[in-house]
Amino acid sequence: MKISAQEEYGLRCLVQLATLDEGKTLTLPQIAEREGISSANAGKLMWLLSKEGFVKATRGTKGGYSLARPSDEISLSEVIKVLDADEIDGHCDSYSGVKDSCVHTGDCGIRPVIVGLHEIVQNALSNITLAQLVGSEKKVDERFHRIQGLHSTLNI
Amino acid sequence: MKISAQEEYGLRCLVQLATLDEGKTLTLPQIAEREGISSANAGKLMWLLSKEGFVKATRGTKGGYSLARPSDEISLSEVIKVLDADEIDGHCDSYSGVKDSCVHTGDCGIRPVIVGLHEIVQNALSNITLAQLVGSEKKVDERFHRIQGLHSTLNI
DNA sequence: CCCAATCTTGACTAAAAGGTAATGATTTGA
DNA sequence: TCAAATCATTACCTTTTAGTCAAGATTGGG
Repeated sequence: MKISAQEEYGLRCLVQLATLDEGKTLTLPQIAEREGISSANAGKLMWLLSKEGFVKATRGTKGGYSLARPSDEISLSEVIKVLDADEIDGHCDSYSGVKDSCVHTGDCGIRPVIVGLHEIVQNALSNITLAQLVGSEKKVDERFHRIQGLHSTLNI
Repeated sequence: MKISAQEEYGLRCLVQLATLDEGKTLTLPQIAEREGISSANAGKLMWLLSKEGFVKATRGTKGGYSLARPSDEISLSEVIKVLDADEIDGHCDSYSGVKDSCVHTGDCGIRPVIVGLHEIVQNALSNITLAQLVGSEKKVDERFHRIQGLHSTLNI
């Protein structure tokens, strides 16, 4: 249960675009520089994000990338979903061991936990937008904890 | 953000042991059979879980595996932690791109979200024990949602 | 004591994820 | 028109994760 490289770097690249003023863009080398990754890797990530409609790309001199929508209208749950090909529906097909289908198909004691956990994570992420990740760590941390009410969600 | 094969199968094997009566054990072929995985794979998982103190192994005829502690004293957060080598502390070292250290070291707008998400997941898992995963899907689902304080989403 | 059942362990192979490189397509501006 | 800057796409390589295999060690029973 951990964040994949694609999720981490993809999200970070989007946050860079979220810091831009209206009309400004960043090129692949600029994004790569700011996130400490290679241009090739940034290119792959932006290609995916462009394909999925999160960023707008313009080619040629003066080209670059910008967000396709306002940063305060893009939730992290949407982003994570496409960056990780996150499909809870296909879960049981992915973990069928050496069999063609999972032995627990029909009645499974684990599934509620897997599905429930996924809900909890998606729910938390759906309350955060890219815009809220722009700023100092201290500020973002305060926002996150206020939004999640983390200290009050301890077992009911 | 998804569960790894080792987490999934490891957890499932433990649940099998949790169904056993006091003093009973399961052999590798029996565990493998019940979870639809190979004996070799079950062997690797049980070796890890044994090393980490979750299960007791006895060799020789009449040997097999059993839980090292009562199933209602083993929380999923502990289990997941060892099955996935889950270390949030090392996160920033793992995602430093092509650099030696992450470019955001010192002040990072993403870290609060990563750390917070990890807390949320661990918190949810720490409230569930192996014992609570034994039973029908319907029962387990009810337990999970009662514990987490969410509305049931299972359509039965 | 010896054999069969069982776990243990490390090396090996296979599959998936992560990342790179090279080539092609589009745009701008001299 | 042409060259430079930029994104797009696909093929390839590397690393990590997943899974298998075979030889070894331990235990219990005859």
